[in-house]
Amino acid sequence: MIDKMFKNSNLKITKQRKEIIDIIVHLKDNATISNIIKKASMNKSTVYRIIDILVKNNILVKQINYDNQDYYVINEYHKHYIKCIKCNKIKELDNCPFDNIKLSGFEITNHSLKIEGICEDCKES
Amino acid sequence: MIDKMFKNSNLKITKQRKEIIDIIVHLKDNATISNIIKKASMNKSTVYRIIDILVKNNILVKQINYDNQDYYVINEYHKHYIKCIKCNKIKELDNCPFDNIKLSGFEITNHSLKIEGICEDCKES
DNA sequence: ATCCCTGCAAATTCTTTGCAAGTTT
DNA sequence: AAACTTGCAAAGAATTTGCAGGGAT
Repeated sequence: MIDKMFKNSNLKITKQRKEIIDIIVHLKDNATISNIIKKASMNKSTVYRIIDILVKNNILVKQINYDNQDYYVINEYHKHYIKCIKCNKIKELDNCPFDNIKLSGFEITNHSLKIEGICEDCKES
Repeated sequence: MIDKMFKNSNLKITKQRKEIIDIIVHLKDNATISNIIKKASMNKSTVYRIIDILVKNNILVKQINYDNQDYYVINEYHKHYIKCIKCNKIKELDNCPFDNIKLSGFEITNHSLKIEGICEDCKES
């Protein structure tokens, strides 16, 4: 899995890089930098450096969460959510709005997205 | 304009808050926190506090730029861009992909978005 | 008059850096 | 062996806090 992710970059596969990917996968939607640092068994500066490199190589995507914190997800396996600003309910979208879509002639390779709105229940009341 | 933005919140209209809005409008797509602080004629901590409050009240939206820095835009007047990962060209989208759209029954009120892809010219080569 | 906001200064937390030693290819 | 990575420690930035005074409604 890591081999596949890394094959288009010329990044070396190290114990620390594997660990970071693993941590992010397991943290799911809670992979903020500080949560990652808490779990990682390596030096803090190494964490920063690895995240930096993985983002630059499009292996990770930096997103903004509803609490306005930044968090990281694996580009290939990301999901999206929508949150109701009235009742705060969060719903997972069935499919990514940018899958297999073209915008202005561009074929989309990666994106970061945060959406809020008013859900059906709250609209009625 | 500010009166209108503030009317659904119970925020007071102060000289400093007006200034921050004004700075962000003029910085256009360059309103990172440090650029805002550079221009602002008030205390740094006040800048942080104001931005915080404006984001919580949906007057500002925090977005992620292509350099992976966070920047702030006025929710009501935002635009979107798409960047080609091959030639780095950046194109402005004619319309916001979430204008007048429903997702899973939600009426969208605000969102943050970063998109990258491969442009037509680069696809051919 | 009341409640909310801001300035200031200090503390705290977060992030970056240089270099030597260790790893991966 | 060469090129790239990491740990460590220290420096440098960014962000938060408490409180007293000032401003908006």
